[in-house]
Amino acid sequence: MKEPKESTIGGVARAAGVNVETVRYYQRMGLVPVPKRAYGSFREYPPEIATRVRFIKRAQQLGFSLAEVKNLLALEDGRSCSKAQSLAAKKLATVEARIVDLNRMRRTLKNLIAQCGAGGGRVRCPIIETLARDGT
Amino acid sequence: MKEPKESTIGGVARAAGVNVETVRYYQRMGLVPVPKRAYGSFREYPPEIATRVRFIKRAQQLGFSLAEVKNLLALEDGRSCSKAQSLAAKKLATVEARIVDLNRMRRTLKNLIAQCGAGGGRVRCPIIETLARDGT
DNA sequence: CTTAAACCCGTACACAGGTACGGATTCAAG
DNA sequence: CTTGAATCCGTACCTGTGTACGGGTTTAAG
Repeated sequence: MKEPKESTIGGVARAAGVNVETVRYYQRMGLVPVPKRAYGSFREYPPEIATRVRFIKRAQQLGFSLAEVKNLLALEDGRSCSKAQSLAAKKLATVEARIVDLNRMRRTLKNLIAQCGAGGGRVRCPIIETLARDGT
Repeated sequence: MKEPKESTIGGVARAAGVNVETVRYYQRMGLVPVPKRAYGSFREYPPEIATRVRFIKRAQQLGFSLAEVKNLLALEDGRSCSKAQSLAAKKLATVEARIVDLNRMRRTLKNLIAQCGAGGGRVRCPIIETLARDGT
């Protein structure tokens, strides 16, 4: 058996593309639930857990810390909807700010690449000036 | 004197909104140059250094590690332009991928917020399913 | 039934990115 | 000239995010 079992922690790790230890770490951090284990046997992981781990990695790549991800996950059950809403609104603002920044960086990089191609020689890269403008 | 001096490390830190120790850390990491000190006196920091520190923080917020920032900074002097060009192209690709991801998250958050407002009560937040789709 | 591979669990180690500390020097306000 | 704040420098410590290890248990292939 090459893929031992889907419903084990190893299956979750494989499905989510992370280390088993990482899943266990997320459990310790309270980011993913720890299924009960039937007497003297392995824990059974339902597929949502792999989904959740994938979500965590994805959110991380977008620049969210695990603490923030935890908040994001708290939106999952729509209890206290107004709280969830304001949390989501705050996230939305930071996401949009990041998009703006990344678009600026994107433009800058494109310019740089174009100059490199055109200038034929040494280029004075404008990336720092461009990005350091209006400093947050 | 409330703002002791612009050209000191403290001035740089204030101007860039970071801790003095952070500036010194960046110096150790080779991200920021260390000005020579005139005999038995403080180092004099030209304004570009604050600019550079701001750039570093900005790039970090966009999800770049200090190691990546170092590469980005290496683009500054246009020496070895073709190398800089390919480096910039690689950065451009990751930046664009991040923009795509963030836009997806943005849409998701907007939907969530709208549902919160409309649903009147409990909402089953779709954020996890949406983001965990096509798993990278 | 044997045996390698997974799991379980606790604890230790690792690396990035800072932050804090302490003693010596230097600056600048009074 | 005194004195408090800032700089300088080395070193130690802290947090976040994992990874590795080791000894015991469970599973499943042969």
